[in-house]
Amino acid sequence: MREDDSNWFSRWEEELPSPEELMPISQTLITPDLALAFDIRNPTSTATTNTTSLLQQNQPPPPPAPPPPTATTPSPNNPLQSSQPNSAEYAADSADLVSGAAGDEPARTLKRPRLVWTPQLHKRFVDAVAHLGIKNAVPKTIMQLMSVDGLTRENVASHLQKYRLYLKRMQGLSSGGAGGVNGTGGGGGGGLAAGSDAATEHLFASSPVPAHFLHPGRPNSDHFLPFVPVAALQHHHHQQQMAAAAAAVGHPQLQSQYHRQMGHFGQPPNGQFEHPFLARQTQQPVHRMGAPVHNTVPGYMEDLESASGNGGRKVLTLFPTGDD
DNA sequence: CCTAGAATAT
DNA sequence: AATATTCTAG
Repeated sequence: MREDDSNWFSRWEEELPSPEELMPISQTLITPDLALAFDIRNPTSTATTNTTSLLQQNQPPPPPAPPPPTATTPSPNNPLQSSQPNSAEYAADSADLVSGAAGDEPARTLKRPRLVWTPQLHKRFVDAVAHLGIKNAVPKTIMQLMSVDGLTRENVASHLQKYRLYLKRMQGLSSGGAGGVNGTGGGGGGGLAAGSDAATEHLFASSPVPAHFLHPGRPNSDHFLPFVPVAALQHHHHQQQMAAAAAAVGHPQLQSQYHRQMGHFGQPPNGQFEHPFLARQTQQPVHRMGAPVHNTVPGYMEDLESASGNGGRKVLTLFPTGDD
């Protein structure tokens, strides 16, 4: 039981995307215009973006040849943009709606696309929370720990809200007789909380929930990991750091381009490879904060990786649990 | 003034 | 249902 929390953090970085996992396709998928907007350089020119990257699986990639009239699954997230049923297409109409905002810097002034919480992202989230401890696990801190470019406090806060509900449910279930929280396939998978959908369950189940999470009345496992990772503060919301988001998310109009371009990425017959991009670019903005956040950009626990006395390698679950 | 958290909206 | 945005409290 206790051993669990002894190593739950030992493998927190195991799933961090390794260079191999990171596909340098970011720019490939992005149009020059877009890249410029995001301030993204070509990897060939500036491959310094080796900081923290978050991979993001894209949804089932559409056919390599995206027929215009097949816009059945564009990205219905922008109420303002009442794109026509299928003839609307994307770039075609250009941004007449956002034209005013997209005067010169489209990336700026644009609304942030919806963030998609992938298992990986969520894992990161959980790990961050775990490392911080319930006490310090507040949106801002979590966000900083995660070091995911494009991630905003609101994103985290929102997810945290949901996550808490999930934990709550778990408590309710486990408090009955199960004192141990077995995340992987254990309590989470076994005891399915009624009301939760498989999708949610899977998402949350993809990351083991530290035991202490369910036991608020016992701050025992706060661990001694006061490690303060990188911390690049962002200014206020309304910044143009949506690089990651743009990639991981579908922007009203940008997404279309992504999808379009990603279109020719046809998946290998047998190898289901994701499209991990997102490169956290070091943010420069420095607000002012009393927090002891050091700007030690990359590598917070690199050596920890070796600490993983795990003979068996992790399988890097590309998806929730691979099962089902 | 800034942040966390809950509530509400899309 | 999943996130985002808004509102309120500390």
